[in-house]
Amino acid sequence: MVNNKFLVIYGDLAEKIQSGRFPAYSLLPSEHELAARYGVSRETIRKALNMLAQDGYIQKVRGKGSIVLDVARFNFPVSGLVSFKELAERSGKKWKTIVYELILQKPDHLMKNLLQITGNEDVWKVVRSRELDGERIILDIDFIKRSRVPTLTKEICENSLYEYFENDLGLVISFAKKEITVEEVTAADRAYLDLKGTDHVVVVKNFVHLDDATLIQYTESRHRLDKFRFVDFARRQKSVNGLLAGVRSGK
Amino acid sequence: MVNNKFLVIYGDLAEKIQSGRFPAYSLLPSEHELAARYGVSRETIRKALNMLAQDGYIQKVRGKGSIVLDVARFNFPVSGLVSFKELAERSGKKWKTIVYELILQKPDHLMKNLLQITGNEDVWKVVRSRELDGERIILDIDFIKRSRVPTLTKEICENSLYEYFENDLGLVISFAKKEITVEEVTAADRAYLDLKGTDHVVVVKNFVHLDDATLIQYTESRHRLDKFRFVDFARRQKSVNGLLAGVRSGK
DNA sequence: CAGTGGTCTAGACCACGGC
DNA sequence: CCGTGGTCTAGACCACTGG
Repeated sequence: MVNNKFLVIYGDLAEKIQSGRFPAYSLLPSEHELAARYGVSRETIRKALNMLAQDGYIQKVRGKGSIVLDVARFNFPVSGLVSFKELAERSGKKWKTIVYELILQKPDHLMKNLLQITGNEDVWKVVRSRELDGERIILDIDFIKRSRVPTLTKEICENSLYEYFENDLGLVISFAKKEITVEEVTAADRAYLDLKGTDHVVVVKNFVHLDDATLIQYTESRHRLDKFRFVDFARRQKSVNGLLAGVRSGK
Repeated sequence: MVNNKFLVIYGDLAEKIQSGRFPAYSLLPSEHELAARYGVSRETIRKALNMLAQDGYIQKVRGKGSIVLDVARFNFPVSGLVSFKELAERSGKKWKTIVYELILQKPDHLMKNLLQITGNEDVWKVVRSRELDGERIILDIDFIKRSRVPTLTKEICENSLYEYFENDLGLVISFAKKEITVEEVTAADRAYLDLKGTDHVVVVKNFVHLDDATLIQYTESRHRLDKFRFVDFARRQKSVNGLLAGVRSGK
């Protein structure tokens, strides 16, 4: 059960936009109107509307109203923090995960630095390839702090680490810093991916944090070039850059 | 002059975090404390804090407080909607833009579709390469609606289109949908980029909209593989996927 | 001018963390 | 238990759009 009114309203409006009950380029009812309709205060409506704007459903225009954006045309932005299993199932295609390596090891210097380990903590290393429609197109190399994840099995790695973290261990994955670059293929790429002759892969480096801000996992996702796609909805910062100008130049 | 209290507070706190006056992994003063200190209501503080959380400066933990994140380690996320000029100048390197083509043309069928043109409107086509440290590493191909941008010169294209749109034409760029993929190089890439032998480029397709939600520009940015880097700060969606489950499966 | 969204307030109650 | 952040309210004033 969801208790938060603004989340319910967000979901309701998002559904109505996606289903076309609020057509693209039309105006949403005004905030006052929505507040009356849902029986909540205007600030609660505004919270839901701001989330919709953030996620690319609407564009708010002062003095005018909230314009419904063409979600279909936007082709469903899938950035954010989503597991391969969630993505694959959303696509409706056949998927499989193959586990090549699952070991507990002492982190080397580089890995201690990346995972911010100071003591003698061990680290899980997991190497998996992701198969979609019969082709191994992604190679995932995970390093996970043992202090947060005491046990790990092949079965878990074949299903979904995030699902295990969240549902079984009660961990709450909260945010990640990700970096996308392109690198030359390694021996591991050649061994565990169906490369089709290309000599580069897209590399997504992911630092995953829990809701208490601690780092739990570093992941390197290596994608075959022709199968990589990243879609994002970006808003332009207004005066923030100006506000921070002194920080970059000064001190 | 910025009148918004929450923006001033956001900027002030962001500066204090970046300069280390609020050290990483420490707790910010509580919301009540900050409200008293800045002489504003708690909701105003919360607005600023939520923006800081969104941008990766802090992590809010219920019952505990707001944890300052390690911004230096996060290496300054530069996603969002930023012009090449803004990015280049931030990096401190020598940059130059070379204009190869600047023409007004009738859009073909594909372009009319991409730019959502229904009538007989003409479209600016601009082809430019971006040079950083003496190498042409990005090829930008822009298509711009003439109805929004009546005049365009080589000088403007050599400087910054966004700057011209915003400062001279009074347009407000608001959001974009972007898509990142990898494609094989074209003849134009070979002609206008210093490719160094690679046969693929990273392609960033950008649909840029104004604050009234109208589309103004479609841009294809083609990056040399070894110079492409995209950094993002992503938060995990909570129950939103659950709320929308019915949309994807049913009706 | 009326209607819209943007900002801000002072207060309330709740859920959670840690002592 | 107290202090934290999370949600919500009813109202206020402002800035902007449009007729």
